[in-house]
Amino acid sequence: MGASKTVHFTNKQNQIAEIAKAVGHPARVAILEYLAKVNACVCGDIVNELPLAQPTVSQHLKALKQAGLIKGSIDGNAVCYCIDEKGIEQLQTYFSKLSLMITEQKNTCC
Amino acid sequence: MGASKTVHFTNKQNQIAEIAKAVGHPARVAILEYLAKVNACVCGDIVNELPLAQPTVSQHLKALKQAGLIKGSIDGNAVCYCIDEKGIEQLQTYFSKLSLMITEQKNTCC
DNA sequence: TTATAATATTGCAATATTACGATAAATATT
DNA sequence: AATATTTATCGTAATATTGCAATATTATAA
Repeated sequence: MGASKTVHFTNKQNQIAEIAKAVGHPARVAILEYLAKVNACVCGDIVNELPLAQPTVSQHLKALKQAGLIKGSIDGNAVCYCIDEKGIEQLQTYFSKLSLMITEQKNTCC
Repeated sequence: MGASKTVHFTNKQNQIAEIAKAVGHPARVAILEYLAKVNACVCGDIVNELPLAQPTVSQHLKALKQAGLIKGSIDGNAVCYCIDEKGIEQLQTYFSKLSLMITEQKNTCC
């Protein structure tokens, strides 16, 4: 088939997968890092920061936005982007829970 | 093209993207959750836990293993799987750093 | 109004992923 | 040895992603 069978999984599982998937590309990781580094809203210069064509960057920004990892606001004919902490927090909380569940583990077989 | 241009990004960026990508599918999220829940090495019954065919599950397990998120060890004619905490830790550390970088932020534009 | 600039969308080619039936490989059981 | 059980791999079809040129859109500037 090729299509992932999201129907069979919980909303939470699909949600986490969706956010993680958005992080699952080096260009989008680079965008997140850049936005975190400049520590501010950034208008316009994200395209110049990446070794990719403008439409490609625009696509990646869209993906990050849809996943709730970045926010964008229009400023004249430019668009300002910054990190949406909620998305990062969701992943952090999720992995913390997962981590907690396994810390007491004393598995010797693996 | 379709191929992601990993060459242009740092090793760290590619590494994080690779791990996140592995989490980027609900079936693999479900596998991680199951392994965390049972809190032990699990032999064999992962296939029964998922609404997917055995070869598909095997493929997902391989993806998680390659990303360093789970470990597997042979036990007779079965294989035992459990979470590899290193993978989870890497993501946690990374997002914590990212989170730290942006907590002082007082952006009002987004 | 007519450029100019910044970003988004469309269309398309190349590649990757997902899913599964069929089959292989390896060990366990009879 | 023959059979059953468990997991992995192969082959393949359906779908998704990635990347970019061309173009559209929107707002500013001249």
